[in-house]
Amino acid sequence: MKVKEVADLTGVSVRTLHHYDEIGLLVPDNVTEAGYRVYSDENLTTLQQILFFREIGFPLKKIKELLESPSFNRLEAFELQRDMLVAKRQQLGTMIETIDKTLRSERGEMTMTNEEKFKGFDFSSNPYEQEARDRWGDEAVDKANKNVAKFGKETQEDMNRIYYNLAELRHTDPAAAEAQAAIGEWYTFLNKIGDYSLEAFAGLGEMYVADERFTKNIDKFGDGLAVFMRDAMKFFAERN
Amino acid sequence: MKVKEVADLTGVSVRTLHHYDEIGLLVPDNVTEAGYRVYSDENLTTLQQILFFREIGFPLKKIKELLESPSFNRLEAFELQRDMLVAKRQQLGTMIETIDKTLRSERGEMTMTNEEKFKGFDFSSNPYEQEARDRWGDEAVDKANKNVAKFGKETQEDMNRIYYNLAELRHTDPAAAEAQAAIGEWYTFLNKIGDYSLEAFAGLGEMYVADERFTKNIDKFGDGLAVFMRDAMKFFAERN
DNA sequence: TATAGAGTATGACGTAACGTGAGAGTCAAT
DNA sequence: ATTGACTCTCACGTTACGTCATACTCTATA
Repeated sequence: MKVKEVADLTGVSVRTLHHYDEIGLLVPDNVTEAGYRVYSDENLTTLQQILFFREIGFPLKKIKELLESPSFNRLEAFELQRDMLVAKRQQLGTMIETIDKTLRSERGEMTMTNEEKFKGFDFSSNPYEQEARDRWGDEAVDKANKNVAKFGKETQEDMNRIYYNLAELRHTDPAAAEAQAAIGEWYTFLNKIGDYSLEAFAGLGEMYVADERFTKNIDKFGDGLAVFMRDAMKFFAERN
Repeated sequence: MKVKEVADLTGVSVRTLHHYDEIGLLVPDNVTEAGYRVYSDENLTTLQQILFFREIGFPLKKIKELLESPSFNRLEAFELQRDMLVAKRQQLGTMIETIDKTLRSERGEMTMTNEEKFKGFDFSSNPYEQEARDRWGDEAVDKANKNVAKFGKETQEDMNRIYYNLAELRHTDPAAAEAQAAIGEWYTFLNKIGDYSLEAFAGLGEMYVADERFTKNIDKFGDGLAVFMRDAMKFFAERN
């Protein structure tokens, strides 16, 4: 297929295809004598991958790295993409709810807090990108995040609930009974999918503070929550 | 609220807020003596609007025009945004299905056509943006598009079905019986929501060819479909 | 009350992902 | 042989911020 056919089929511009060729992201398998780009079916599948990742918000540079990475597995990638899309759809659902609330609010039927106004924008827009970065990028954070990525919608809600509970407790002593109970819940929860030893659990707590990507996300549930969790997790690990 | 609070609440960066101030998109209602930006609740609501439009893919320039437009109605805007989000969620659903198919295909359980590979990317990603542009921008195309925007998911499918049927007929004579029957369906369909007179209907047909945004989208269902439809619609209007 | 630490401000240059011509060659159909 | 639709390669323009650098402000604490 030549450029325009591909463009029409996929909805991207010809210029975009040129660009992808330039940066080596999608180099057509064949070129005619006249220098015309000719795309193979294989090229089209790659383009599909590229567009998926782009839709999620990946920079092209990262996409290129991904596709070139020897550990890149097409199937696995599709599965991850699926998870991401589901998550994004979930997020859109939240945004729609937010709008519905806004509409009722504008009609004077109710009032909204500022936090409510921004539900759906926040937080949820990027964790999966992070996840994938980690999965194929920084191997260090890989494992923990991989698990997080597997959360379904329901479990995600579980997680939020626990987070919120913890956020309420964040001013108490990490060693206090309620705090320890809550952290215990967290431990159980993570083990539903992650299978953490106590040391790994404590280590994860350390990471919450050491890695600002975690810190930032966690602290959105309440300032200082990451630190609080780390302490509580450490205490929990030592006592169990 | 000061910049960082807003940033933390909404998930945008401080720089972004600065930028929005610079270009006059979101100018904080108050400024302290020291020159610190202070955002009001009103500002936050505006920011919410901005982020919604941005999520849909509107350029900031257009967003600014929208917000400044005297005809801009907050409530109406939220309603449109809702429609767009629903559409986008729908689209994500399609993409997820596409992935599922791809996965089955990669496992060798089935094969996919190239068109199928790109379902969800194409076409559906932008018509609502167009719609909104038109709604507040080119008043000319306004009415027709507004109606299209109101299509729910089901009616959208109806529309596609009719389009496909028409696409199959596009080589026949526009005055042929089947063609006229199909166009009749189209007329009925549009009237379910749009209330078109015969002249308006014929005029709409003209627009399918005159306005390349329509032409392009329609012709995706089959080359020359727009022209065929225009002719058939004209014939239909004259005979009824 | 001095000082540190966190927050904020204004430039100003950098970057990503194309858009948008300009000028020229290519191809299929008439 | 010519026309019209495609294609190519520069090359500069644009959008929406990111990323320092440098300097001021504010608040909590020694």
